[in-house]
Amino acid sequence: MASTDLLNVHPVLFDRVRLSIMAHLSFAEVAVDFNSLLQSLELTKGNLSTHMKKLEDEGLVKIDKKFIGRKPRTSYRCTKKGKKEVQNYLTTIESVLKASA
Amino acid sequence: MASTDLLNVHPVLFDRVRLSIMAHLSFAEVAVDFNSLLQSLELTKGNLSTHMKKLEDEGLVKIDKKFIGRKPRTSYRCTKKGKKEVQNYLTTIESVLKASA
DNA sequence: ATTAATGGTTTGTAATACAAACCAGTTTGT
DNA sequence: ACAAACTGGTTTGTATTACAAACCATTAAT
Repeated sequence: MASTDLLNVHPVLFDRVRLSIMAHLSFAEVAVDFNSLLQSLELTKGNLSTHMKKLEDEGLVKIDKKFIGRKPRTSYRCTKKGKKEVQNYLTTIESVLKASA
Repeated sequence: MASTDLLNVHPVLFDRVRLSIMAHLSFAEVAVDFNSLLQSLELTKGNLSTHMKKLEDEGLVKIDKKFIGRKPRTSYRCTKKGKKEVQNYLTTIESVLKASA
Protein backbone atom coordinates (compact mmCIF):
# COMPACT_ATOMS: atom_id res chain seq x y z
CA MET A 1 0.00 0.00 0.00
CA ALA A 2 2.21 2.84 1.17
CA SER A 3 -0.22 5.45 2.31
CA THR A 4 2.77 7.71 2.51
CA ASP A 5 2.10 8.22 -1.18
CA LEU A 6 -0.24 10.86 0.05
CA LEU A 7 2.84 12.93 0.71
CA ASN A 8 3.22 13.29 -3.03
CA VAL A 9 -0.11 15.00 -3.34
CA HIS A 10 0.17 18.73 -3.60
CA PRO A 11 -0.67 20.08 -0.13
CA VAL A 12 -2.72 22.95 -1.46
CA LEU A 13 -5.22 20.48 -2.89
CA PHE A 14 -5.97 19.08 0.52
CA ASP A 15 -8.70 21.55 1.05
CA ARG A 16 -12.30 21.05 0.10
CA VAL A 17 -12.80 24.52 -1.30
CA ARG A 18 -9.62 24.58 -3.37
CA LEU A 19 -10.34 21.14 -4.72
CA SER A 20 -13.77 22.34 -5.76
CA ILE A 21 -12.21 25.30 -7.45
CA MET A 22 -9.76 23.13 -9.33
CA ALA A 23 -12.52 20.76 -10.35
CA HIS A 24 -14.43 23.68 -11.78
CA LEU A 25 -11.46 25.09 -13.60
CA SER A 26 -10.21 21.86 -15.06
CA PHE A 27 -13.72 20.98 -16.10
CA ALA A 28 -14.25 24.30 -17.78
CA GLU A 29 -11.15 24.11 -19.97
CA VAL A 30 -11.51 27.84 -20.37
CA ALA A 31 -11.06 30.81 -18.12
CA VAL A 32 -13.68 31.22 -15.43
CA ASP A 33 -14.27 34.56 -13.85
CA PHE A 34 -14.30 35.50 -10.22
CA ASN A 35 -18.00 35.99 -9.96
CA SER A 36 -19.09 32.73 -11.54
CA LEU A 37 -16.84 30.91 -9.12
CA LEU A 38 -18.29 32.98 -6.34
CA GLN A 39 -21.78 31.91 -7.28
CA SER A 40 -21.05 28.29 -8.05
CA LEU A 41 -19.18 27.74 -4.85
CA GLU A 42 -21.17 29.99 -2.56
CA LEU A 43 -18.21 31.58 -0.90
CA THR A 44 -17.57 35.04 0.39
CA LYS A 45 -15.44 37.24 -1.81
CA GLY A 46 -12.59 37.46 0.65
CA ASN A 47 -12.47 33.75 1.07
CA LEU A 48 -12.43 33.08 -2.66
CA SER A 49 -9.84 35.77 -3.20
CA THR A 50 -7.35 34.27 -0.79
CA HIS A 51 -7.88 30.76 -2.06
CA MET A 52 -7.21 31.91 -5.60
CA LYS A 53 -4.09 33.69 -4.49
CA LYS A 54 -2.82 30.55 -2.90
CA LEU A 55 -3.54 28.48 -6.00
CA GLU A 56 -1.82 31.10 -8.08
CA ASP A 57 1.22 31.17 -5.81
CA GLU A 58 1.54 27.45 -6.31
CA GLY A 59 1.21 27.76 -10.06
CA LEU A 60 -1.91 25.65 -10.31
CA VAL A 61 -3.90 28.50 -11.69
CA LYS A 62 -3.19 31.48 -13.87
CA ILE A 63 -4.88 34.74 -13.14
CA ASP A 64 -5.97 37.13 -15.83
CA LYS A 65 -7.09 40.65 -15.06
CA LYS A 66 -8.53 42.93 -17.63
CA PHE A 67 -11.21 45.50 -18.24
CA ILE A 68 -14.45 44.68 -19.94
CA GLY A 69 -15.56 48.09 -21.06
CA ARG A 70 -14.97 50.17 -17.98
CA LYS A 71 -15.32 47.36 -15.48
CA PRO A 72 -12.52 45.24 -14.09
CA ARG A 73 -12.78 41.53 -14.54
CA THR A 74 -10.60 38.87 -13.02
CA SER A 75 -10.65 35.39 -14.41
CA TYR A 76 -8.68 32.23 -13.90
CA ARG A 77 -7.68 29.20 -15.80
CA CYS A 78 -6.11 25.94 -14.84
CA THR A 79 -2.45 25.61 -15.73
CA LYS A 80 -0.81 22.48 -17.10
CA LYS A 81 0.71 21.98 -13.70
CA GLY A 82 -2.73 22.40 -12.19
CA LYS A 83 -4.15 19.65 -14.34
CA LYS A 84 -1.22 17.46 -13.55
CA GLU A 85 -1.61 17.91 -9.83
CA VAL A 86 -5.33 17.26 -9.96
CA GLN A 87 -4.69 14.05 -11.87
CA ASN A 88 -2.04 13.07 -9.40
CA TYR A 89 -4.40 13.76 -6.53
CA LEU A 90 -7.05 11.53 -8.05
CA THR A 91 -4.83 8.59 -8.92
CA THR A 92 -3.01 8.72 -5.61
CA ILE A 93 -6.18 8.76 -3.57
CA GLU A 94 -7.53 5.90 -5.62
CA SER A 95 -4.49 3.77 -5.19
CA VAL A 96 -4.29 4.43 -1.49
CA LEU A 97 -7.95 3.95 -0.70
CA LYS A 98 -8.90 1.23 -3.12
CA ALA A 99 -6.31 -1.01 -1.60
CA SER A 100 -8.14 -0.61 1.64
CA ALA A 101 -11.68 -1.10 0.38
CA MET B 1 -20.90 18.18 -12.33
CA ALA B 2 -21.76 19.70 -8.94
CA SER B 3 -18.50 19.99 -7.15
CA THR B 4 -20.57 20.98 -4.19
CA ASP B 5 -20.84 17.26 -3.67
CA LEU B 6 -17.60 17.72 -1.87
CA LEU B 7 -19.66 19.20 0.91
CA ASN B 8 -20.95 15.72 1.61
CA VAL B 9 -17.49 14.43 2.34
CA HIS B 10 -16.77 14.22 6.03
CA PRO B 11 -14.64 17.26 6.86
CA VAL B 12 -12.32 15.39 9.13
CA LEU B 13 -11.10 13.33 6.17
CA PHE B 14 -9.85 16.42 4.41
CA ASP B 15 -6.49 16.11 6.02
CA ARG B 16 -3.60 14.19 4.60
CA VAL B 17 -2.56 12.65 7.89
CA ARG B 18 -6.03 11.56 8.93
CA LEU B 19 -6.71 10.12 5.51
CA SER B 20 -3.51 8.11 5.81
CA ILE B 21 -4.59 6.89 9.20
CA MET B 22 -7.97 5.84 7.90
CA ALA B 23 -6.39 4.12 4.93
CA HIS B 24 -4.19 2.16 7.32
CA LEU B 25 -7.03 1.22 9.61
CA SER B 26 -9.50 0.25 6.94
CA PHE B 27 -6.82 -1.73 5.19
CA ALA B 28 -5.84 -3.57 8.34
CA GLU B 29 -9.34 -4.79 9.16
CA VAL B 30 -8.05 -5.33 12.67
CA ALA B 31 -7.03 -3.09 15.51
CA VAL B 32 -3.76 -1.25 15.02
CA ASP B 33 -1.86 0.05 17.96
CA PHE B 34 -0.58 3.53 18.62
CA ASN B 35 3.04 2.71 18.08
CA SER B 36 2.70 0.94 14.77
CA LEU B 37 0.79 3.91 13.45
CA LEU B 38 3.47 6.13 14.87
CA GLN B 39 6.11 4.25 12.95
CA SER B 40 4.22 3.78 9.72
CA LEU B 41 3.22 7.38 9.47
CA GLU B 42 6.32 8.98 10.95
CA LEU B 43 4.50 11.42 13.16
CA THR B 44 5.24 12.79 16.56
CA LYS B 45 3.28 11.27 19.40
CA GLY B 46 1.40 14.43 20.19
CA ASN B 47 0.36 14.89 16.65
CA LEU B 48 -0.87 11.33 16.27
CA SER B 49 -2.65 11.52 19.60
CA THR B 50 -4.69 14.56 18.67
CA HIS B 51 -5.55 13.23 15.23
CA MET B 52 -6.80 10.01 16.77
CA LYS B 53 -8.85 11.92 19.26
CA LYS B 54 -10.49 13.85 16.49
CA LEU B 55 -11.25 10.71 14.52
CA GLU B 56 -12.65 9.16 17.66
CA ASP B 57 -14.80 12.19 18.41
CA GLU B 58 -16.30 11.86 14.95
CA GLY B 59 -16.95 8.18 15.43
CA LEU B 60 -14.75 7.08 12.54
CA VAL B 61 -12.47 5.14 14.83
CA LYS B 62 -12.92 3.22 18.04
CA ILE B 63 -10.24 3.40 20.65
CA ASP B 64 -9.28 0.49 22.87
CA LYS B 65 -7.07 0.90 25.88
CA LYS B 66 -5.82 -2.00 27.88
CA PHE B 67 -2.81 -3.37 29.63
CA ILE B 68 -0.54 -5.91 28.07
CA GLY B 69 1.17 -7.28 31.09
CA ARG B 70 2.04 -4.19 33.03
CA LYS B 71 2.23 -1.87 30.07
CA PRO B 72 -0.58 0.25 28.71
CA ARG B 73 -1.51 -0.25 25.11
CA THR B 74 -3.80 1.86 23.03
CA SER B 75 -5.12 0.53 19.77
CA TYR B 76 -7.67 1.62 17.25
CA ARG B 77 -9.96 0.12 14.73
CA CYS B 78 -12.06 1.55 11.96
CA THR B 79 -15.77 1.71 12.72
CA LYS B 80 -18.52 0.93 10.25
CA LYS B 81 -19.12 4.63 9.96
CA GLY B 82 -15.42 5.11 9.32
CA LYS B 83 -15.48 2.68 6.42
CA LYS B 84 -18.58 4.29 5.07
CA GLU B 85 -17.07 7.75 5.16
CA VAL B 86 -13.87 6.59 3.51
CA GLN B 87 -15.89 4.99 0.74
CA ASN B 88 -17.93 8.12 0.37
CA TYR B 89 -14.77 10.19 0.19
CA LEU B 90 -13.39 8.03 -2.58
CA THR B 91 -16.47 7.85 -4.72
CA THR B 92 -17.21 11.54 -4.32
CA ILE B 93 -13.72 12.59 -5.29
CA GLU B 94 -13.84 10.29 -8.27
CA SER B 95 -17.13 11.61 -9.51
CA VAL B 96 -16.10 15.21 -9.07
CA LEU B 97 -12.65 14.92 -10.58
CA LYS B 98 -13.23 12.40 -13.31
CA ALA B 99 -15.83 14.65 -14.81
CA SER B 100 -13.11 17.24 -15.14
CA ALA B 101 -10.37 15.03 -16.55
C1' DA C 1 -25.53 64.69 -5.46
C1' DT C 2 -26.65 60.44 -3.08
C1' DT C 3 -27.22 55.92 -3.00
C1' DA C 4 -26.54 51.38 -4.55
C1' DA C 5 -24.11 48.01 -7.03
C1' DT C 6 -19.73 45.87 -9.00
C1' DG C 7 -15.32 43.78 -8.39
C1' DG C 8 -12.47 42.70 -5.75
C1' DT C 9 -8.36 43.11 -1.52
C1' DT C 10 -6.82 43.65 3.19
C1' DT C 11 -7.35 42.67 7.95
C1' DG C 12 -8.85 40.63 12.29
C1' DT C 13 -10.43 36.41 14.45
C1' DA C 14 -11.37 31.67 15.30
C1' DA C 15 -10.04 27.07 14.36
C1' DT C 16 -6.47 23.70 13.58
C1' DA C 17 -1.97 21.10 12.95
C1' DC C 18 1.97 20.45 15.06
C1' DA C 19 5.97 19.67 18.22
C1' DA C 20 7.66 20.31 22.73
C1' DA C 21 7.00 19.59 27.26
C1' DC C 22 5.08 16.88 30.39
C1' DC C 23 3.11 12.82 33.13
C1' DA C 24 2.66 8.00 34.95
C1' DG C 25 4.58 4.15 35.18
C1' DT C 26 8.29 0.25 33.95
C1' DT C 27 12.64 -1.73 32.90
C1' DT C 28 17.64 -1.64 33.14
C1' DG C 29 21.93 -0.73 35.07
C1' DT C 30 25.05 -0.43 39.14
C1' DA D 1 17.96 0.19 46.49
C1' DC D 2 18.29 3.99 43.72
C1' DA D 3 18.86 6.52 39.54
C1' DA D 4 18.67 6.77 34.74
C1' DA D 5 16.56 5.69 30.67
C1' DC D 6 12.70 3.86 28.21
C1' DT D 7 7.54 3.08 27.10
C1' DG D 8 3.17 4.84 26.11
C1' DG D 9 0.93 8.13 25.64
C1' DT D 10 -1.66 13.33 26.90
C1' DT D 11 -1.68 18.25 27.59
C1' DT D 12 -0.15 22.74 26.33
C1' DG D 13 1.77 26.50 23.68
C1' DT D 14 2.70 28.26 19.10
C1' DA D 15 2.48 28.96 14.23
C1' DT D 16 -0.40 28.43 10.30
C1' DT D 17 -4.60 28.74 8.02
C1' DA D 18 -9.59 29.40 6.65
C1' DC D 19 -12.87 32.50 6.96
C1' DA D 20 -15.97 36.59 7.06
C1' DA D 21 -16.22 41.36 7.89
C1' DA D 22 -14.66 45.58 6.79
C1' DC D 23 -12.84 48.18 3.49
C1' DC D 24 -11.41 50.45 -1.10
C1' DA D 25 -12.00 52.13 -5.83
C1' DT D 26 -14.86 52.74 -9.33
C1' DT D 27 -19.26 52.68 -12.03
C1' DA D 28 -24.32 52.81 -12.61
C1' DA D 29 -28.69 54.24 -11.23
C1' DT D 30 -32.05 57.73 -9.07
